[in-house]
Amino acid sequence: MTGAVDEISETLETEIVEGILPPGTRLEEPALAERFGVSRTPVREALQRLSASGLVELKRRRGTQVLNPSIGRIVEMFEVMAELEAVCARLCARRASPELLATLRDWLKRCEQAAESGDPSAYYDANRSFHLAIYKGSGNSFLAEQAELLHLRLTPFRRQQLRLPRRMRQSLTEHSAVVAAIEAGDGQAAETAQRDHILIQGERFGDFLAQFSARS
Amino acid sequence: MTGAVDEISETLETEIVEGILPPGTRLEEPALAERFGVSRTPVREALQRLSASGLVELKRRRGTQVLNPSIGRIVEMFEVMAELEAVCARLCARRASPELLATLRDWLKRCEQAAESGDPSAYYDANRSFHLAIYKGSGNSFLAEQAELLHLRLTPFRRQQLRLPRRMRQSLTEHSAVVAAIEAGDGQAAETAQRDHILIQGERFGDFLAQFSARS
DNA sequence: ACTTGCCTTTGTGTATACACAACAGAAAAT
DNA sequence: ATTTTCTGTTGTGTATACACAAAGGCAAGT
Repeated sequence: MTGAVDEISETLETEIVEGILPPGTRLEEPALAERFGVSRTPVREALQRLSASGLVELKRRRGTQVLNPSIGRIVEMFEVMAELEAVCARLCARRASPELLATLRDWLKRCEQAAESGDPSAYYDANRSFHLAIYKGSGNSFLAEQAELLHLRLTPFRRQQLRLPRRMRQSLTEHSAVVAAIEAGDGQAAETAQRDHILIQGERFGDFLAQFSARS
Repeated sequence: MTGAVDEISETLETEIVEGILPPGTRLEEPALAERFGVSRTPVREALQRLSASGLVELKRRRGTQVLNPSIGRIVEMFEVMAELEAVCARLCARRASPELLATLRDWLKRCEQAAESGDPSAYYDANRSFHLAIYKGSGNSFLAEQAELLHLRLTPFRRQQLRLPRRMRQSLTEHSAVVAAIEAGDGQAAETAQRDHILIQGERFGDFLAQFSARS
């Protein structure tokens, strides 16, 4: 057997990130134990691990629930994401190896194709790969891991907004600017372009949520 | 009772950070359970939590040990720390509220005092407070938390180097430059000064470890 | 003397059982 | 009728017990 904890935590992670378990959902150990056909022990460890990734919140004696950050908190997280991505982009520009450039251009093209066919899901995937490539392209694996982790944590709050086709095209334009700056080896430009690209997402998120009443 | 897990994880965290449990130390559950007078269950949860903070490493079926990153990995971590601190400094400069400036100047003075009396331990504490003030001063609490966490993770690898009094004085000079830039509201200068300040630590660490043979 | 296979021991992974805190609902008192 | 307290229920925190994998040592065979 390959470890029940791994399976449980990965399954829950996916469901949280995909919105199947929305923010604020209570995660009760007995229920999860029965669902996965195991005892509470591995469930508890899986929840601890998710708490580590920042996806759930463990309150003392009050159970576990899917993290439900305030709007302000989410905006803060997007700001940090923007800075991390900006650093990655700057480091990418410093290296700008032919392989890296080829990879970026490839994902950029896939983004274009998805945008043209108006497929938000395909665009979402290509967009994600594009960003991951920039993380890895920084040449700093620790930085890449941190960026990837925060990207994951923000996924539940970002998925919605790419539905709008207008946003898809604008995002594409921004990507092009980033790649152009990296190609030119202009670290400053790449940094600024990437930071703005992410910050816009944060603002969009604020606009998006402003439509709804505050959630508990 | 205030939760055994909290006490165990905090105690172990302190001991790891202070070097009482050096990198690579094996942490065996039965031994820890006996030491803290509890069963293995809370010990396991404490280890999970430490793994979350990135202080220990959990290998499947092969136990837990204090994280023992390669030199290259540590340098990468210092690079990310440098970038996070640089962002904090830039945001500090953007705000530059009188209270913040007063706080920074206060800690700077305490650093000076510690340096003059040649007390590395006092300098270490004042230095830490100075940096924490910059994190908080960014106005982004999520950023501050992330920076604090990484600061903690790097502590086991940083404590040694401030013993050298020459490094203490140089560090002080760098702090002054950062504060001056923040006072002037010059975000770019603050960012650069703080980044260099941390990067030097990373380089120093490389030099430091180069003296020894490679650790397992 | 060296290698190989078995066995013991050690330590982790999971299940089960019990203790206790927190919440909810009902009953009693004002 | 409202408030308060008591109690039952639910769910978390910890302990104990068992299952199993992995590492190390010992013995036997070459």
